[in-house]
Amino acid sequence: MQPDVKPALDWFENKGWQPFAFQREAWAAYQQGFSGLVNAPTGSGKTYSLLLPILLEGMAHPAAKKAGPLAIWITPIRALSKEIHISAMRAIEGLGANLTVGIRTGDTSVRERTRQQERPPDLLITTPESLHLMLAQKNYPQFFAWLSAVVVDEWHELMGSKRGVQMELALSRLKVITPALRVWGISATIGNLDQAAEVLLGVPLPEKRVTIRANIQKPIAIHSILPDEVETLPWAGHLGIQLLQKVVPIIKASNSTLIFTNTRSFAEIWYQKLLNEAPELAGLIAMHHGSISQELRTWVEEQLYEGKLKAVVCTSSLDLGVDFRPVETIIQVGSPKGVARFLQRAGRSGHQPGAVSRIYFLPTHSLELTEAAALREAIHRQVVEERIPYVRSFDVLVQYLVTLAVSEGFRPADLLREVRSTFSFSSISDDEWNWTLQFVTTGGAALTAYNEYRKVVVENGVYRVDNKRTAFRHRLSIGTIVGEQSMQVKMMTGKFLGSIEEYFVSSLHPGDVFWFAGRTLEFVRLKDMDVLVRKSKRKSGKVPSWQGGRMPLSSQMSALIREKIDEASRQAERDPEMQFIQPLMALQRERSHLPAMNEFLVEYLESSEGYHVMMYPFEGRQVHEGLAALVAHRIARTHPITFSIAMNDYGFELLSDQPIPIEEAIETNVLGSEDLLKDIQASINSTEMARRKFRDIASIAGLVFKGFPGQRVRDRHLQSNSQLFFDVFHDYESHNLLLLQAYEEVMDFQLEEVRLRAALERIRHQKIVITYPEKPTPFGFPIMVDRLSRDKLTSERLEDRVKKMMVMWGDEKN
DNA sequence: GACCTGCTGCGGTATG
Repeated sequence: MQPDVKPALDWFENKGWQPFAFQREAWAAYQQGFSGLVNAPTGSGKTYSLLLPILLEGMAHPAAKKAGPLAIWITPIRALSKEIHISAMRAIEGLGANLTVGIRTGDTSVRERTRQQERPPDLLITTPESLHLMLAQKNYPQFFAWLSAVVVDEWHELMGSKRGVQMELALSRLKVITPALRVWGISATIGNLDQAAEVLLGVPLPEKRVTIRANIQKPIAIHSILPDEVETLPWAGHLGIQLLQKVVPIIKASNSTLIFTNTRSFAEIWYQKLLNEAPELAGLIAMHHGSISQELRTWVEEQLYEGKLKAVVCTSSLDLGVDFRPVETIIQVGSPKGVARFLQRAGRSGHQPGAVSRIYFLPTHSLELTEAAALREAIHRQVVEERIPYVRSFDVLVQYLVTLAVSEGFRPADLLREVRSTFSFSSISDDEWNWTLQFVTTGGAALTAYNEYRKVVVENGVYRVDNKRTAFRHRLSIGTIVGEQSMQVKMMTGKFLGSIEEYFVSSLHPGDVFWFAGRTLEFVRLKDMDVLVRKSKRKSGKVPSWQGGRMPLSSQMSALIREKIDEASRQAERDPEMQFIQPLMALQRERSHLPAMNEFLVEYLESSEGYHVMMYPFEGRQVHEGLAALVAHRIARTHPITFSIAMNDYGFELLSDQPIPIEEAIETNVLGSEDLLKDIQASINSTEMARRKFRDIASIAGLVFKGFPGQRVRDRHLQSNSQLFFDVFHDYESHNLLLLQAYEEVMDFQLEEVRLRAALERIRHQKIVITYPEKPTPFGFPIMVDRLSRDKLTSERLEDRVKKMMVMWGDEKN
């Protein structure tokens, strides 16, 4: 019997809503037993597209005495689970259904958890990690036996990380417990939407599957904040504070503004500078980022929601989750480096259907305006980045095997079939599977002698953890997110403000003042792992820096930037941003050259610093890191010469104290893609890079124990422990899959081999243009400055160095 | 006194 959709329609009607076509489509597909993916933007009613059919079915098939949830809703962040809960309760009330909803995340109290065990909610909202914790509990098959659907919300967010792999594994298990299980995903628009569906639904794909596209276009208006004169914008820079005066009126003219910065330290600085510039905004603006305590963040979110704040300076921490009452204005400080991120942030404004999202782009240096133009183009052409799914992440698999061994145990032959049904491990060989089993039972060839790594034992063919201590420790370390080293910042009264990193703390002396969480704080002393502080009245202070991710320039952006430069080379600029920087482009043309699409620019110049080769692939700094090392290595192979290397998102520099035979090098094909892998391996210290990647892998695979909550193992110990494992495997078990994985992650994610290869292939078809500028060019200057700022050997201030450099080149301005 | 690189996300107190 098909459940009736009418109650849902009635409820929508009562609310004055007209269901979207995609919602009706999803309702129908769900009721016909399909699995699939719904592609819809936030604020389009995507939640109800699956929530309603789930609830309707729950009403139509009341289970007399249910022993488990009927459906599970997965959210990547806890804050989102509360919103889903509210939506579900609203729908249940509207439908007059006799159904229950529960949340199970790290925030859920022990009492509530026990209650959920005894009387499971019909709809359970949880995270991938909590789902695995449930798989680590005895009797989980009975608990999940009633399940008819799993919905993975924001699947695009999960898929690009190891959390996605974790999700795939959990689904493969649940699909065997309840064979009729429907798996649904909800995803924002990404470049590889079809693949996203395949990864979610597994191997082989279910016959009844469908991808539903909402096709709701959201108009976006981009406005770049430009100074009155092009000279005001520096050639190099990151902070963008020169345009502070232009921001204040925007804030004042709008009811609510979000100011996105790319780093936590910039958020701190912008917040303080704004208050300085416009003291009347005190109490009306706030700050939000990932190192600020949850309590403070929640307070800011609530104040914003209630309309009590005019502006919040934030990082990606406000990208997702908290569904605000419409924010009127968005300001993006510096390039977001990717189209999807820009769209996500723009979408925070004009939330009502049909409303225009407005976003201001605030450049931090002149050339960055090409990125604004590229974003404009991307939105016009509807280009969005892909999310690359992780495959063959053996660290996650190892963790999963122990998870199952902790609860009910597993039989290898059965489990292998399930594991192979995931996209991630569809290619796992028998040998690899056997190695993984060996690893969890004996610790593998290198660790056999240590009892600690014999986590799993085999009883009558069933793999189990029989040691309570091992089981407990394992449950404490489920998950794939490996945090950074940090210390807690507390007021003398004990109030917790947030966390900063150990190495920043080591630069502080008692009495030093620093900016944090929007306050000016004086460092008093250390107490255990806490940094004790008090309020300071001083106007200035140091600013903490954190070692976070590096936001690579997406390849979609790269390609569009090259197009924009090409337009400039033909003097065919169309975007306001490109028109604004015409003088800069003219100077680039005058001193060197503006490369067209079919050209590759190489600059060679001499200075008192030495001999510089500059190349501009516009592929992002990660790819440039590999390319620079490659070119340096190939030149040095024929000429004994050493280089110092610098790069940014646009190009890289090789600097030497002796002349560089660049023409000869180009002729001998230093930019060729032959022997790429071999040359890359020889040119970079891949062992060192892999060693760093291995830290996370060791942690996820459960080799290193991060400590008990509240008494974490110090990061230095974690680091050295994982290094130890790396070395041991390196020396005694070179085929260790976790070790090999570290090298693969370096090639795939750090050096982006695929992109690097594509870049070389492109360059092969381009005409190489070598110029010999007498002075640094607009393209080259920022790279040189970057090298200077990273030069830790000098105590000279960067600004002085830059000034000196300009004088050196006989340039008053730049 | 004046300087700015480096995002986000989860998990819990059943041990030693």
